[in-house]
Amino acid sequence: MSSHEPTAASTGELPAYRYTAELAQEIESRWQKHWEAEGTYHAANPVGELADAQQAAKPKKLVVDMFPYPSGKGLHVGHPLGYIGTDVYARYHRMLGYNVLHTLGYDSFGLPAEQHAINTGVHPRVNTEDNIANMRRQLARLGLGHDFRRSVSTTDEDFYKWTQWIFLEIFNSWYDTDLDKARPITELIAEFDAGTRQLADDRQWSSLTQAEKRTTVDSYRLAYLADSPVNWCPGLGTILANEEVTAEGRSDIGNYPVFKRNMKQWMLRITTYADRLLGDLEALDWPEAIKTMQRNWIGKSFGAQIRFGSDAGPLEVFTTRPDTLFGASFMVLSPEHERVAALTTQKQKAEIEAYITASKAKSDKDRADDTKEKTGVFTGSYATNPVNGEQIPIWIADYVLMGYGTGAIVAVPCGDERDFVFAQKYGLPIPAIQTPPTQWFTSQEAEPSEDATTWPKAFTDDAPYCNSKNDSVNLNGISQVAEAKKVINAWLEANGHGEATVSYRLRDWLFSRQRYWGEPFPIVYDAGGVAHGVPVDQLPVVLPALDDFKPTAMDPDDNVTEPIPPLARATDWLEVELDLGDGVQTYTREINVMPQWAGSCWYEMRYLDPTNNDAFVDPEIERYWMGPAEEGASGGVDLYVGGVEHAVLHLLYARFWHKVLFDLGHVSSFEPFHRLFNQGYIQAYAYRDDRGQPVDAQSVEERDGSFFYEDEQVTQEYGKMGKSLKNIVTPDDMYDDYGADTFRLYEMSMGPLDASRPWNNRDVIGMARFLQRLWRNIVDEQSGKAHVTDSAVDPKTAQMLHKTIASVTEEMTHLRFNTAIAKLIELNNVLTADVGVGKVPKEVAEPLLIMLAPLAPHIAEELWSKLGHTTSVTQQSFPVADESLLVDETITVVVQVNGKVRGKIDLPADVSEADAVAAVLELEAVSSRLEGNEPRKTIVRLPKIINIVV
RNA sequence: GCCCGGGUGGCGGAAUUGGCAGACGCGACGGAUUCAAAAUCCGUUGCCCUUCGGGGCGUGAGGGUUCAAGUCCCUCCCCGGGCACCA
Repeated sequence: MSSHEPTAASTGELPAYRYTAELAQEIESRWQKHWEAEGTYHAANPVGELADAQQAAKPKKLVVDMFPYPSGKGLHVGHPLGYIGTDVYARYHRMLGYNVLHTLGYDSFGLPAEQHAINTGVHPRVNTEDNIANMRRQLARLGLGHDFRRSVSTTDEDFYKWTQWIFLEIFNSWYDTDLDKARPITELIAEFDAGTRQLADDRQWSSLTQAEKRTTVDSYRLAYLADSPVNWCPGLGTILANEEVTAEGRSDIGNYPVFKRNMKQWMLRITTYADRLLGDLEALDWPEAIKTMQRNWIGKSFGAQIRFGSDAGPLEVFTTRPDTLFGASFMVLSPEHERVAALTTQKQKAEIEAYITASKAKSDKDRADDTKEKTGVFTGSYATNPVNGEQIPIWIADYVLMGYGTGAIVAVPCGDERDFVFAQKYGLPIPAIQTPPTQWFTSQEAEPSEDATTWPKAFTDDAPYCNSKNDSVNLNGISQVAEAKKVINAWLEANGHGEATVSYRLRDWLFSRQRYWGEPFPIVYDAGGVAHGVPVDQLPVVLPALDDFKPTAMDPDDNVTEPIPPLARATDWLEVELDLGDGVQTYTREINVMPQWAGSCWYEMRYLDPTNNDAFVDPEIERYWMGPAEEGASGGVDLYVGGVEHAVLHLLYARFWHKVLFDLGHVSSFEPFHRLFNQGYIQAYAYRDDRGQPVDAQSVEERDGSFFYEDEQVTQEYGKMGKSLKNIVTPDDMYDDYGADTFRLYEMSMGPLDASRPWNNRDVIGMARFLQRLWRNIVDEQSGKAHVTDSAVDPKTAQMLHKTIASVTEEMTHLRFNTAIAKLIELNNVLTADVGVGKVPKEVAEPLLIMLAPLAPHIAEELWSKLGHTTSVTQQSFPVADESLLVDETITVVVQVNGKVRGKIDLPADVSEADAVAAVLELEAVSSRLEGNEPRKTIVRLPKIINIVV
């Protein structure tokens, strides 16, 4: 299909009022203007500027799309899939009588915008605003039922004022582990002052200096400065969060190398929420796959912290298998472990130092590559195993990471595969402390043996323990890992050797970026370098104008040069006179900016109350839209739709911020997104010529199963839509060729919303034909006037209508728009074939249009008005099926003989089982197979089936 | 390696609790309309055999449970995604 083909209107040979692309476009732009002028899709708040008490008295539905980054490339047909899905859902619920809030904002800060701006030399704001305008234009033509008054961009000063405000709330909070919630830092100070809370160490609060008090308080804050190893990406000129680094040790964006180095950075204490982030997943209606990914990322593991004696003092290790402690044969420290130097003997010194130097030189990628053989060096010292007093050698090895657990492990080679391989390589002992079952040896094709050195690998399952006793604890005879853990943990605690603990994989969130295009921190430093929050009445801290906003240009492989954030060059802005309580002083501003994720941590709440100047959201308005439906419920967005790529990053960060706001009493919901739905992706076919070059996919023709481009045969492949594959189809192409309604219908009919599917231009025509047939059933193509009848609906059609209503309702509720569309087509096909064009009763046409309205709002609105209505079809009540019409008078029972279908029989709906069987036995298809014998068995499942076993 | 999804006509995909496999759409074929084509409309279309009554086979492969399996159980193959020295 191309836009050059003659159409009805252009040739003039077709009826004047045929539903063509031109007519569709005219109808669509007319109604879009009308809806906009009427505020048809405005959602009402209970209070405030957007209040409407009558509307807000209805039940509410908050529907949110993951908001897009406004890309300069424009949209292709894959992008709106989710937006159409939520639009249909929102419109459907509006017709069910809900006060529906649906809009779309823009995540316009961040690296992609800035990279693009750097490449083109255009200021990020100019570029970003152009992109947003273009996206709004493309999306406006879709006819989305959004409340445009509520659309926000994270780069709006009005918006990022509140992002900064929330950061200050986090900065000014600490986590009270007793109450298990965040509290204002002022309350912590008050408790210290009152003496109701003691310091974690032995010092007395009252005897601390002002500076010491401040350092102590800072160590409690949920936002804190840390000089710690970070992911430094010179190619992007910034550091990155763990979540933004790929498994290959490269940047998520741009694929540049990432290096570990120490830098002073803002961190957010997300780890204090690890347990709640994990546990509260239970309260969420999310795809199980996403929950699993979050659980894995949080990585909670139960074990024990155990102290081993050594010449350099006690060494703490974390292990998930304290039950295997009797099998420990060596200990491994991370090369960065603070005790390494003290433990290294003179003899081993050279080797240890060489190893440390070598591992520092290794990139994270090399260190994390588990296909490489593990290496390590003996320190020369020994540790004492608390369970049996045994002296075990202490090694260092770079497979032990400083950032997890304690940076030290106890190695039990018979029960851990890595330890096993390491022990084999370096000839360390492998004592057995469990007797694996014979089947285990058989499945490994090995001889059963109690000598673990002969085992093919480590054994990690349940099995009876052996060689595991001392004078006061005995694991021998226990055969369950869980039970042995309990016993040994109790012993460790009782004897002061350690305690049962929990460890998490989740790290604190590294929150600063050395870039320009992000929210400035509302933080200033005094002459002593102490961080202070900017007073709330001075927010927002506006991003200063810069001529040169680029980060220091970096060689992607240069991991030495110190980065200088662009804001350091904003000399006028950098220093500020403030009175923070002890007189006007000069302060220096923080020059890092927040990461892209900041704005998306709370944007859905700004939709609720976009004009509020006193709060990020009015608590009453938040409670109305997001408050928990009942005691114990999470609250949050009713339906949140977006791609699965945000499974960890955005969704984890947003949950964290929301929980802080909840703890501080700013919101009533403890989760931001109650129901999450991942839409699939649209992919497309691409074609290459014999040189392997992609050719314009839209010009490829199919003949007899082969594909041709300008009469040359080309090969088909399947992949992402993109410039490089020359297979982009844009929404604009669809508007031109068919109109928005056909496009919407096609996207929704392709398959279930959560499945990825191939785009096929060729298939779109099917939905255009459906709308054309529907149009013709209601409108005379010559006159353009409605030609429905006032006659009564015949019983058969009435039943068809009500069955359609019942199933469309069901499908819509479960976001199964593809099957909802199929049902509507079926009904329309019946009207075309059985009732006849021009004879469709109004009584059928009207509910049909109402049901179509969420999916194809423009044509539904046009036909609705042609039927003489003056109110919008989008504000009609969704039809309700008449239960009495759903019941058939006769049932069609499938007749099986030996489980195979041999015929059907129509019987009265109230037929008895005996009569039904009798009737079935009369059937030729059955009697001929019985050959005069009695059936061995009859299974009767009215109204579905009767099975005769011969 | 581990953890999730998934495999149904030529294609996209339908199929409550196990109960007519292939809804709906595309394509293909045949017909109507047309000078002709496009567009539109009608019909046929899982595969194989058929004496045109019908018969056999069929949901990745193999096995099982059941009167009955796309659906439940076991083993395996393939595809997609996530995680991956986490102690």
